Amino acid sequence: MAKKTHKSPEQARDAILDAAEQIVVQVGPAGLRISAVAKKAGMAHPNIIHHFGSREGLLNSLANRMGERATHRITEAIKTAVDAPAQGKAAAMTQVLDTAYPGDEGRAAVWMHLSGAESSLKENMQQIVELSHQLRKTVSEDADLEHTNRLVMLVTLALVGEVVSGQGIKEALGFAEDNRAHFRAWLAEILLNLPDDQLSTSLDINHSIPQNHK
Amino acid sequence: MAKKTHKSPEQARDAILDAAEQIVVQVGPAGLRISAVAKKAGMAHPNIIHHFGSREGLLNSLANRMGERATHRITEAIKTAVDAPAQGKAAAMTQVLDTAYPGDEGRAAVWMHLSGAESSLKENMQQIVELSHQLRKTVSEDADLEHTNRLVMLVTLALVGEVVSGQGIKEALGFAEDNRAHFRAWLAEILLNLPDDQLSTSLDINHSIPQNHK
DNA sequence: ATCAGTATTTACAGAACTGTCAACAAGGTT
DNA sequence: AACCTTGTTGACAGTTCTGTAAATACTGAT
Repeated sequence: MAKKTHKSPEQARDAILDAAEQIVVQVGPAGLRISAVAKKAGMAHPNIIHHFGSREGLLNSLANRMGERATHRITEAIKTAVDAPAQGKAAAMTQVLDTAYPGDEGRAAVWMHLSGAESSLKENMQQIVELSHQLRKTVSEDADLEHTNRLVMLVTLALVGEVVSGQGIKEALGFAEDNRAHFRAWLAEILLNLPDDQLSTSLDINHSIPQNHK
Repeated sequence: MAKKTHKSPEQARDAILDAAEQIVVQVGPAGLRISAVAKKAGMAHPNIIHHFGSREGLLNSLANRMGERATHRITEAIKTAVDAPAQGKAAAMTQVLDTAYPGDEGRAAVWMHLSGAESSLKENMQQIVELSHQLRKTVSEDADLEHTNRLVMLVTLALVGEVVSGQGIKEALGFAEDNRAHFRAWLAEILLNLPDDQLSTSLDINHSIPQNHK
């Protein structure tokens, strides 16, 4: 009845991915039904299999698209933070944390990761570490790369944790609604003000004397 | 053929929960099939429904049991850290982080949380904050409770992040296998050595002067 | 020992979902 | 205009899973 205007493969795939992303954000990857995606995208469900091969193929494509978009947002935010003047560093750093995983999208990304979806995490993370190290060097020139590594890991883990459980933990700790952004700003400033020598622990001393005597 | 020795309801429930926990750790809550649980527990699947009402009831019971066990472990670890002597603080603090979410169990717990399972998070978190504040006061007596709140939030989020994505991020950053525990020790020492005044940011100053002129 | 209660099982009903197949339709190409 | 490629669809097959129902077996109490 309705006109079936044939879309180009790219258009069709994008429309399907848009619909799938909305659903995954709500119900998680395991709850995604291709019939629901088809309904939201306004088509019959075999069309989705035609474009993505299978339900799993759709989930992998979606995970990749979300990962690429997130990486692009994060790297752009870090770049602007690198170029920011000294008095604007804290705000720019906060911006980095804010754009890393905006809202429910990040939650869905982590969820998909748990469910085994593929994504090009490795290359992305190394790019992020490099940029972060540039950013740290704009604050203290003798910044240690190993410390940057660990700080990036800490921030990344905290961000992952926040998008997963941030809401619940915030409520459990009695934080007000707007304190979630406040927490990110607090974390950003602390990270910037951490002197590099404070990141060297006694463990590093032990670690710098490996016991290689065979 | 095999003797069907009738267990007490408690024994049966425990056996089922044990089997379910092993499976959830592997495949996540969405992938849990009560037939698989029954097979691992050595019984027929309707018996599980008889004891838990439904598949969802089983998942909720499991989430509660895991949450209670984790809370117990964490609070005990913090208590010993409170009583630890000064030179043993760092090691005790590391122990707290290590016992918080041991391995795959924590991953499953977060996964279940994402899938909407109920758990008594709120009461547990407040108890943990109180103990953590006691621990901080053994290091610096004038520790601010608000800072403890934020630190607990940071650590909790980082731990959640680690159990969820720690493996992948570690690999992406090129960390060796044993550096995962190393990261926790590093974080523990940093947390203990953070002076309280360094946790006060310019935001707190702004925040203490609210703009209420209407 | 008999009986009541319930833990346990076998068989089955019902629903939901993925993927297949054949047919149709739209859009560009010759 | 005829045609070919392919996006699109309706109907269907097959599988898998949850929950139900009735029968059975174990255990403790009287």
